[in-house]
Amino acid sequence: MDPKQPIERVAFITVLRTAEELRARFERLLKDYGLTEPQFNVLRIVRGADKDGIPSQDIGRRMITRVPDVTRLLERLEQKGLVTRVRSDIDRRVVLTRITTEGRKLLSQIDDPVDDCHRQQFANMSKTDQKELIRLLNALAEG
Amino acid sequence: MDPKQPIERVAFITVLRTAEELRARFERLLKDYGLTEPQFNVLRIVRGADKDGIPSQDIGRRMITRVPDVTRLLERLEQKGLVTRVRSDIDRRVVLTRITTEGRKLLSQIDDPVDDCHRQQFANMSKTDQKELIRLLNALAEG
DNA sequence: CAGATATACTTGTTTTAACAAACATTGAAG
DNA sequence: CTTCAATGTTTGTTAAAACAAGTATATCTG
Repeated sequence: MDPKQPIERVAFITVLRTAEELRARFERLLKDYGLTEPQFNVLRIVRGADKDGIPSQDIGRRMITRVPDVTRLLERLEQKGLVTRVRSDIDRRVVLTRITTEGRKLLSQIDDPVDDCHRQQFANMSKTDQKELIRLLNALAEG
Repeated sequence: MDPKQPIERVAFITVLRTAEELRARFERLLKDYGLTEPQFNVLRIVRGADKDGIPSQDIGRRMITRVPDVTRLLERLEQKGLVTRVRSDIDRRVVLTRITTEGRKLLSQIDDPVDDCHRQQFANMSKTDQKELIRLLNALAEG
């Protein structure tokens, strides 16, 4: 890394590059199961929601992805038979998304490989350092 | 953050989420100058290259972006008049990209705002912590 | 309860990314 | 010198992101 650059820029680039590496490897894993990273995240969010389902906006808030794109993302997951969408009776503007049995089955297959992947990615970093890393990054987000 | 998740997954998500936040803000800045983040990076790489120009592949290697996409990325920069491309006489497979005067001018306008942006992004993190963060992330990359 | 405003989602359009395959040129082997 | 593999770039195709605008329902105000 260029030593003449201001430390803030080095930090910036380092965070982005690291994230990209982590993501790339993770996506290679997910690809074997026919999912992209955003799709996987949404599917996990939907699984974690209660039985009535979860509004699209709540999904969007927990995601990096923007709301207008959540619609089509869910559309694709629905086409794959991993989720179902129904319009809420209480508030007809809201669309509630639920995970299907097939969706659950797929996720349960992926859960372990995903954990393995992350363990491997952080294998040469102690738990203490991991906590420190998380602390630093969270502090950054609040600025 | 869900406390039941393994720490590796929390760390993973935190890195990705932070990177996304940093990138989003950065891209908003670049947008005022009509550039995307990858375009800006390529332009800086090209500026840093020697006068003969730099092969597309070398650019691809320094980027996150894959090589097949570098072609079209350079195409767009060329259309904007920020770079020129010529096929090398020494090895006619190679295309050498050079920055134009206009490209230099644009970059010189952006340099300061970019530094300001990064300084602001890391304003509430001490230099020590920034170094610590970089250290941790670099250690991670080597695993 | 009529009209304005806000909310939740959808649609349309334009870029850009991802992946596979093709093309052209070079260098090496026989 | 001819064939073959390797290298560097391009092209084609499909999927996904970005942004703006639109539709439907709810809520609030007078």
